[in-house]
Amino acid sequence: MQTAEIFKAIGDPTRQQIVGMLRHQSLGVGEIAANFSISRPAVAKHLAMMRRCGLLSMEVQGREHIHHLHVEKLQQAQRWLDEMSAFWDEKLEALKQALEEDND
Amino acid sequence: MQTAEIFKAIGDPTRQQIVGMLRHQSLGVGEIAANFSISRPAVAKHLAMMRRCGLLSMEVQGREHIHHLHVEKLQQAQRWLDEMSAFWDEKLEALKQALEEDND
DNA sequence: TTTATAAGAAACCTTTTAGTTCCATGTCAA
DNA sequence: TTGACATGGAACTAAAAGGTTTCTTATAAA
Repeated sequence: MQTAEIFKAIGDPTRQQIVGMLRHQSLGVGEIAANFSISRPAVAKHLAMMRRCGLLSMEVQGREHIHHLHVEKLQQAQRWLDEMSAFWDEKLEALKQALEEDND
Repeated sequence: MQTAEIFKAIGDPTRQQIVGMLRHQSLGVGEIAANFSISRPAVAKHLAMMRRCGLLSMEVQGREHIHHLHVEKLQQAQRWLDEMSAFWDEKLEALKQALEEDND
């Protein structure tokens, strides 16, 4: 599965916060790091791993390295979750149907 | 965020497979471990951590320890992803609207 | 009541992760 | 062209993760 690395990427509170920050605006490394108590290099490492799995991409703009969130990757993760719970949705749907028919 | 541990749990290929296996039937530790090349205690450790975050629950049935998947937890994870991509869905919707109006 | 099965638990090892500090490099601005 | 800023990179450390093997315990079945 390819989704494992994406889940791993968002399976850490710091990185979850980074996703939250980049969801509206793209930001430079320093701007992102400013929101955390850990050092800038530590944040840079998180960004690097998030780039490696395609969740983020980087654009060099002068001396700033702007990071963009790739929502498609989040949607890819969502599809995996959909598959895994699909069976249960069917079950629940069937249950609902059965109950409705009972009421007839 | 509470979802981080859930994402972490499904952020590993072995554990993803376990979720896939338990989605239809609940199984004992040995039955689960039989599908992997790693040792049974290794699988048991994965199960333990998946239980810790509420993704799995255990039911002792004689000498077997049956594991059940908790789909609610997957749905909780889905809601986080929904939130994080909601902004973009709005953007895309707006774009779609704009394009449609262009065609008028 | 002995034997086989299902599993937990402990002890241990190796690799990865998450963090640090310090230094080098490229770019903007005075 | 000198200084300040924004980063990357290397070297190091501590803790967590993911495995292993061996031993113990509870249950089922012969």
